[in-house]
Amino acid sequence: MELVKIYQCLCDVTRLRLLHVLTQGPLCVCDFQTVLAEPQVKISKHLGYLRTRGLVEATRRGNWMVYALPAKPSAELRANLACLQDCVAEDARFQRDLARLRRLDSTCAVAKAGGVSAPATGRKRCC
Amino acid sequence: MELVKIYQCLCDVTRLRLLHVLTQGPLCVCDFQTVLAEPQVKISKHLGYLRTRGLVEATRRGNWMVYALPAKPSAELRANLACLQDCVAEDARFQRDLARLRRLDSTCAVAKAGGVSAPATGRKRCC
DNA sequence: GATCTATATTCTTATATGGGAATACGGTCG
DNA sequence: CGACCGTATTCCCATATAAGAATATAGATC
Repeated sequence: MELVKIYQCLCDVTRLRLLHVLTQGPLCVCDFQTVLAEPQVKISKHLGYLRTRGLVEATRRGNWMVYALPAKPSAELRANLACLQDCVAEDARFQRDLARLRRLDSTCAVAKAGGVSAPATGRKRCC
Repeated sequence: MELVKIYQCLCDVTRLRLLHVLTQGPLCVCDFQTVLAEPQVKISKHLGYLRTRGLVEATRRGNWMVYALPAKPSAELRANLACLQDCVAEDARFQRDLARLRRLDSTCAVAKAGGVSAPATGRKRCC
């Protein structure tokens, strides 16, 4: 039963946060680390979990692995992702993730515009 | 996080079926046994699981324990139950459960009307 | 009070899970 | 080719889970 598999994926906070962030667009592991503020192993493992179950897709882009929601999500997945978004609309933790994502995106945009070569931390971005 | 708890409850087929049937109205354990065609222990344990997590409520009625969805479900629960109903609308297994439930209800109605005292099987109902 | 009925609980076993530390792997760049 | 970076995997531990058999409990009925 496809649906149960979806719920199994949804029943961990980290995975919920991953999927929630992914509704905003594809992202690589290192950016997830920043956005969720969780260690690499944790992120990577949960993405792997989601991937083997078909809830996310991954493509390599040089050193980076970019994860995204499936190109053609099943009706069940679509319904549940929509439901999830609804449910966390007012949840502080999930909104904090989105805030950090936006911050990431904006520094990325600046970098793209040639404004600065790299953020103060010296961390390389994979924009 | 309330939401995760809900998903944890939803990630087992038996519990999904229980909740799905409950959207049609309260039911006692023995009727669940008939409707789901699953052993008593299984039904009872999963209902217990749901109960301790607040997804269902129980009231004793003589020998019978009648389970029902919460009188005031949280917004998250309501959203997810609606989503669930949507998702299983065309699923054979879940619809079979509903069919058996209706059959139960009708024999119950007959019994109430004084038509027959008990079904052919001799099984007592808790209508 | 003895018995029956519906339901819950305990015990056991097998399996899945989440997390972290350390390590392996695939690509890139000098 | 060798160092480096981002990511995945392995190993280990603690904990949760599902299922069934057997047993206990609460309430009804005679």
